[in-house]
Amino acid sequence: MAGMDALSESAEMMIKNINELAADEKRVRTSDLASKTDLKPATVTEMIQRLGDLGLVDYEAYHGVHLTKQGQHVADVIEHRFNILERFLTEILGVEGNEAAEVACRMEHVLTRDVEHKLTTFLGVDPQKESELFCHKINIEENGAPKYLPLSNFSEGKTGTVKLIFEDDELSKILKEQGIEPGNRLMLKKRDKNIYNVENNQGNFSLDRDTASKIIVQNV
Amino acid sequence: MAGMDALSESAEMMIKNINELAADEKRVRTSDLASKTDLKPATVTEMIQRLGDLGLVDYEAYHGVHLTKQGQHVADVIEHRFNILERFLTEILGVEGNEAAEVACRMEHVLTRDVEHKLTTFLGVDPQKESELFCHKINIEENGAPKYLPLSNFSEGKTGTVKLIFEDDELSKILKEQGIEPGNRLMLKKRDKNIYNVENNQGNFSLDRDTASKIIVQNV
DNA sequence: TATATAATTTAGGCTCCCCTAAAATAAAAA
DNA sequence: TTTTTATTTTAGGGGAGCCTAAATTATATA
Repeated sequence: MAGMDALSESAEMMIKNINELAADEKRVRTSDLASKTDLKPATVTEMIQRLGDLGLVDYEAYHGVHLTKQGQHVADVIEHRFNILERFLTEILGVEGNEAAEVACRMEHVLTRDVEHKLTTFLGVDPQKESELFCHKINIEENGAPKYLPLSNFSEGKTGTVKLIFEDDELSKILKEQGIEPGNRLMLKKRDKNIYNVENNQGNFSLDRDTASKIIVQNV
Repeated sequence: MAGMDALSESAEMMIKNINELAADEKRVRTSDLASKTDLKPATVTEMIQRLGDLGLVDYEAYHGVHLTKQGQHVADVIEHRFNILERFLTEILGVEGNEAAEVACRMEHVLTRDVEHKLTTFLGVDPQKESELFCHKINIEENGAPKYLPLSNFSEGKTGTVKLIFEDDELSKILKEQGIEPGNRLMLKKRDKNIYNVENNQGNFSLDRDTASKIIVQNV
């Protein structure tokens, strides 16, 4: 096929933005793209002309653009990649929403089909599936996206409800005395390399990463 | 700080390659960089001059380069990001080595410190830690990196030993009849969207992704 | 040491992606 | 409908990264 070279990040971002602005049937205007992308109108014109030459966009001078079937397909792929990357970053790694979106937005352009598919499988096509894998023996009712993280993956300020504490009856007892037990809420107040400072209704408590990784918390 | 702008992917790749060629104390030569990076020597010269201006590299015309302390730090960060990304892609997602390396090599340039740290935590700083989380109730002895994947994440041709089959006694019985049970080896022969074709010493057997995701296999 | 060969750099050219300023067009107001 | 205003495009410029060809410098050989 002609024009089957990989698109640049800039080109893909433009397509993504065209798609996001194309709510209704209307053609997307240069100025709207300019403000959304933080580019100058002249730059947008240049870019959409290039995309027009590639057949990804239907461009008519002074009358904006809309995605061709081919362009729409690119947009769909990018959107899907963004979504799974964002889910992975927030739900599995516990990255804050804003940063997750930014990083996902940079990573979406370098995924291969294969990695995209495998990550999708990993996250579960319908979000129930794979979380069974994670939470299987943790008898939790799953209703939506998996949101169960080890406390060690929490970022500062995040709040959640303890769902399960792994193993180690001795540890469970100690934590229980601090009010850290399934059903109770807590907030990760501060984390350094190896020290996690947790706050709950009984006050503050510090634990190491090792211990934090054994406490499964449902965030929010 | 001056020059604190993000480096381009090209610049970071050059630093990475300089580091990889700097086995001994010797300065790295332009031609070696050219063949390693698949760039023309003139292009390498241009790039290392730019890096020199940024203070990342000590460049002397006609006598190659070596990394400054600052440049070495960049190289170390990139190397670490590459390693954790590669581990994530192969060990968790089950991406083939070659493709994993390629994708990791593209992704390493867009990670933030925070995501890097969280991913490191997720994979386990020493590889035992976090895999406890995954495999906790799956009483498997962990000795090195986590290598337990749902069969649904296997790629074609991959071989492994069944470690556990989730839940569903009915399913376990059916699979057992096909020789798919903990301790037995199998190979994922073919996978389509939803059909997984598995080969073991009793012949071939097909199952759907749903089922495959419930079979935990230790690869290799 | 002088010369031939190999490595490196410089010079100049190209594309992509960004810009500003000026010209062209479309839309709104008079 | 004509004029004013807003939008869009064209024209031209700059840096990053790539290239080839020519000049330069270092190295190996005679």
